[in-house]
Amino acid sequence: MRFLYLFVQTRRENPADVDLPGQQFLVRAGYIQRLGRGVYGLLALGRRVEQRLEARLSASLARLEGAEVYLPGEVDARSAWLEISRSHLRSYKQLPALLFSYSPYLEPSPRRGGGLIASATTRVLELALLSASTDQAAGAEGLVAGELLGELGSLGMPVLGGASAAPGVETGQAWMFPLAAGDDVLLQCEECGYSAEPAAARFRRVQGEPETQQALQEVATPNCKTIAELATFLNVPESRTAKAVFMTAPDGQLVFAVVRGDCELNETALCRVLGVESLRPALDGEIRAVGAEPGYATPVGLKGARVVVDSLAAASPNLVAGANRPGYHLLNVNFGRDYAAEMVAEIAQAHSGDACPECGGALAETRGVVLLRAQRSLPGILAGQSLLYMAESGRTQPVTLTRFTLNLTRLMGCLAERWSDASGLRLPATVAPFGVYLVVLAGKNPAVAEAASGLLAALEAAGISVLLDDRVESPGVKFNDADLIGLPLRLTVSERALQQGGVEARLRGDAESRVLTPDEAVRLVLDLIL
RNA sequence: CGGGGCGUGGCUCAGUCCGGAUAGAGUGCUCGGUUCGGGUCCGAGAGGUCGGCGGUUCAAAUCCGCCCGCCCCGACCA
Repeated sequence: MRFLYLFVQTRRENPADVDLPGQQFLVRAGYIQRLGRGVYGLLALGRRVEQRLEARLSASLARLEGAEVYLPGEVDARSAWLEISRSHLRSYKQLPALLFSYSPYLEPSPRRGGGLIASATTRVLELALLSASTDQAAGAEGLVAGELLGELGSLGMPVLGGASAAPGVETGQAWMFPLAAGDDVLLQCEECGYSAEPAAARFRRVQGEPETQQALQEVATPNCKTIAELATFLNVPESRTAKAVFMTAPDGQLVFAVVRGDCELNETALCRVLGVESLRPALDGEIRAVGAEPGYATPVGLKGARVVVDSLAAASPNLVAGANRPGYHLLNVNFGRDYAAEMVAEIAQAHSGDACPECGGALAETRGVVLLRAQRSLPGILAGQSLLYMAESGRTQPVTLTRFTLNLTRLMGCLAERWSDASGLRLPATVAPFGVYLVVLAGKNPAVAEAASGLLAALEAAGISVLLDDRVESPGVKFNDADLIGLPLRLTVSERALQQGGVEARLRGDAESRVLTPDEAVRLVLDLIL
């Protein structure tokens, strides 16, 4: 393809609205263009990269007998997988089954300056793995993850793995490209390697000194509706208070979660222990309906709500809690003596610095971009959706669904961050938009133009995609654009090269170039792409 | 939701505080010449309702009000 028709104006200056170096190169080289807040269009170069990524992934999934379908972006992917499965899954003979789709996906919270890494509009590889049993699922999940991680590996993308959690998910894994500017987080233990996303992370509760339980006592605490206000007013640390969080389950049941005042509720964990698919913050009216007072709530004497207490709050003696009366709190509230709970569970949010649940070491936060996620749905939820198949025994059995999502847009963004240098991009040959950047320095010498068109024909005959730069520009402009766009190989046809016996070849990122015959040049490209 | 900043040729930005005549630079684009291996040089040219509406004024990119758009920060955190 001729540079002229690529319809790209490379930029000398960085765009004002992108911060990350790789994303700036994507814009400057004409791979992508910002079209709105967090919205990026792919130009010809970017689209070619996306197509090549998809082709590679599809080839990987074909090895696993994956069937490509299409899920429009308007539908919820999980519901769509369930619908399709319900309609077409009949027999155990079909299992394990692998379906996938390249679908548009809207990210909920785009961030400024992040280019593709934070774009709102993304394209994801959605993958559904249906298995006959958890054993079968575990094996098949390993194969699918292996293929997809293998692709990331072949693109030179390092990833960190960790546990992932979401409502309705039994087990999950996330794989993150480490990047300081990323929006995703893994909490990792340097001692033992424990690694999890915050929503999935557990931590070891460290208890204070044992104390004798003091007598319950009501105190006036005017205008203390938040933990911070309360702790300041009573001059106690926040860890000496109990925080009450009210959530409403899908069935309308009110859930009263109690965590220590210095902790936060992990909603995903609460969903998990309750076995519900979602929770929403309760309305004040719903809270009052069970006899609690927003801002001054206490589990003491409460009826009509499901009470779940974090294990740390349950083990902490003499906490300050609400009195269920505006302007009053209770001192010395003790779990067991003063109130009971439906269950004591780990429902507090883990943070950097908390103790590792496995070995007690400190958890540290690593930022990055999650590229791949695997999530196995809770069997109970699938059974509730009557997603069943006929087993070999002749009985109906619930199916196990594992979803994988690989965000292609994020992946392209991360590739640009991973594969760029001071002068531009240098994407792996397997996904670069063209195989060769062919520079023609014709000048007034017709022999050069002739040699160039001969080389172009030879390359294309060999199935090599070529970006032909035959613009009337000075050499420096062309070389700089070649570096910026960063195709794996630059071939230069010029008077000088012809005198030296052929064309000049230079690998992107190499300082040295060499002169080859046209045949050798074609062979070099073929080697490079393989 | 609150506070702050920004909006000027395609792009990156001056100019606004302190109002003044055809509104600027670089880059990009077009044309002519020049150069011909790392963003050549010279000249000519096209291209802007200065985000929008209204107000003050002899005169508004500039001051005032409202609106729109973009950005940053803070925001309940129960």
